[in-house]
Amino acid sequence: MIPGLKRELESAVSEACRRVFGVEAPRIVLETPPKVELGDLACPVAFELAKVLKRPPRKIAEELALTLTLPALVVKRSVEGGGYLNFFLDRPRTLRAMLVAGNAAPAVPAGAGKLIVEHTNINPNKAAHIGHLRNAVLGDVLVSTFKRLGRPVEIQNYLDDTGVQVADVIVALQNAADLVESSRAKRLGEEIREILDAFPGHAPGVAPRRLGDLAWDLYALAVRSYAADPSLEEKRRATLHAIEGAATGDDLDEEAAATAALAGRLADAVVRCHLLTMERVGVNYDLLPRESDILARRFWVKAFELLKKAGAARLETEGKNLGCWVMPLEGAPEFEGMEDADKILVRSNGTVTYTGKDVAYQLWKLGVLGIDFEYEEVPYRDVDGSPEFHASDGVSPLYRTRHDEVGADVSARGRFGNGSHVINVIDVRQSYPQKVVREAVRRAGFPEAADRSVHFAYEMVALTPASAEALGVELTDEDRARPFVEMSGRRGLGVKADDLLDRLVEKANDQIRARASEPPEAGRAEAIAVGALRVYMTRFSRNKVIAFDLDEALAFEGDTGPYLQYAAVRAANIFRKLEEIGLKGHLDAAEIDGLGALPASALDDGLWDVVRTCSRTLDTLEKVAESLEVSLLVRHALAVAAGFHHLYHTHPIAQEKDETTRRARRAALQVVSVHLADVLGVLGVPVPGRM
RNA sequence: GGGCCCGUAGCUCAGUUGGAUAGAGCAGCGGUUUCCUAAACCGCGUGUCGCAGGUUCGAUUCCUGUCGGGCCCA
Repeated sequence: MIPGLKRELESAVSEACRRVFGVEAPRIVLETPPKVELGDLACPVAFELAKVLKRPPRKIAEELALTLTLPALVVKRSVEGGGYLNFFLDRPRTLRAMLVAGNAAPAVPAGAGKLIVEHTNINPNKAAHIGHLRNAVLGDVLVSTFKRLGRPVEIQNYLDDTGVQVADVIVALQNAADLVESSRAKRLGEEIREILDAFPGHAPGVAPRRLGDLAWDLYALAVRSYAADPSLEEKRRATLHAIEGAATGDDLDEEAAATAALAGRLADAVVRCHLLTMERVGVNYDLLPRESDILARRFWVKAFELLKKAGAARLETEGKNLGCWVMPLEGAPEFEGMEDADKILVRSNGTVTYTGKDVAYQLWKLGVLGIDFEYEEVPYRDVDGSPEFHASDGVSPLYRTRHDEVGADVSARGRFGNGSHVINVIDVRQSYPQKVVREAVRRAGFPEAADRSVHFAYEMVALTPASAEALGVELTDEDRARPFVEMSGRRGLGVKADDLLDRLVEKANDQIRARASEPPEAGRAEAIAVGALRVYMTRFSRNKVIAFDLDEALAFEGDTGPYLQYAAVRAANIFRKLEEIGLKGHLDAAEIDGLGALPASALDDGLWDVVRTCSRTLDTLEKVAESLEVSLLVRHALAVAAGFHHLYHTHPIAQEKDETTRRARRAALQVVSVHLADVLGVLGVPVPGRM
């Protein structure tokens, strides 16, 4: 609503409560009535008061309505339903106020620190699938919501470049002959090596994403092979040892060093694939922190010191965890009911668990670890040598962490981390480890830091048994009876992000061809595809499992991205057409200023309904920031678009003869355009020039 | 065994934090284009809000239990 109006109304209502009934008003809620005819704002305060005053809510509302001192913008009050106190705004002046306000960011509370949002975090050993897309798009929309609200945000995409999954592909590359389907494994391996040999340049004639696809298949082969040949497990251990040793600067023999180098190149090259995929859908980052650098910079050593000093880590001298450093969790209420709540931080062989590294990283993000990374610009280059990726502002270089100052960009020191708040976008299956990390931060002596971090948990993207089988995966009868099956990189079971995007682009092109004679401008089909995808990924509540359905994902009608885009395109077309036929299009400042003089009758209910919907944009953004429920924004966008499409058919402008009516409609249209563009911008739904 | 999530129309989902006649999209049927692009619009809906209790003037919403499905920890 209009900035300030809400507060004015709230204080007017509570003042009346005190004056009329001598009671302190309960919290004043203002909602939007279900229909325009019922007004612009509704206050259910009388229902609350009915409890205290022991009188019928409707009577209370009527008394309040009579004596209320109203803000200037409110022209009428009424009592509706069982006791709603409703307010009607001065339409011309409200419209003017909304156009004057535009989409200015609200005032940010002074001293609001930097928010760090961590998302994407795909293991760099295979192509991204649609589950990763949900993570990235949710994270990205959260980021833009906060940015839209004026908060400084830093986006981090954490790379587990020293993990088991990378090691698995390396084992497969180096032992292709020992894998199941060894001839296929060899072919995959050879092609992967060719691509890696060209990296950090580009293998000529090879599509950039080819590596992700090959690694996807090889990884699945590797996983299957462990079961068939247990000796491979030993090779995996050796590989991991080599990778970690290289990161921590151990003396390695030639073979181990070569293995680690290969792993590094694989991870680097696959990360590039992921960045390209994410760039396709408009997702970007500011920093890529690497696990190898957490090891190299001895983050864990520091975190471990803090934990030991605070008495939060204990060396087990007996039992099954003999020789391990654990964090005992029995006492914590959150971990009640667990038989063995102790979390291993350091294994008896001296290696740090994933949790341990995560704790160190989390402490760093929260600014309490006490040491920092070095940084460098990400080295990925286009064929012409220009940087392939930028930071989220679109111009700054994208950075990644570095283990030492040799070759590091010293000007970047201290620029990253140290967030006043941290949001980790990780699916709900990681709730337990996330809880452990948070608890570790608390116990390391930083309870207030722990309170500044939240786990943004969302449900997974799964496949319907039918769609899994359509991908050629063999399912058990048990799987077939399930409502959905989990995607699994290990099983090679999943829909790759780029494949889905290709299908969307293909379909968009078909649709474009079906309705236009001239060939579309470059990027039009891609824009539509991205719009469809982003809306599909965000329109469900985050705690809902998405059972992926290809037809649903490919839908362009109804509650979809193209529906939103079409509204924006049509709105732009109207202004263009108006100017073409010599009429005024957009309102200039003077015309906006004069809107207050418009007769109220020019803004009928049909027209006003849409404006009323638009008035909730800022509230919705704030609600998204508070609840971290991104789908609220999508639904708001759909409501604005639906309102617009309705208006389109009922309130023509170019054909309208009366200038005043036209002006009223143009003004309403302009409000809708501004809000639609605003919301689509935050959602990352691009608007093509035409549809 | 413990914890978390889901259950609303044939299907996929909303439901403004306990209130107005429980709403959208899809699918189906019918209609709208000499008009700012029909990716749109208009019309057509009797749903045990999983089930049973409880709190309340009022419960899809809160509490307890229970059934079914999913995830995580052990």
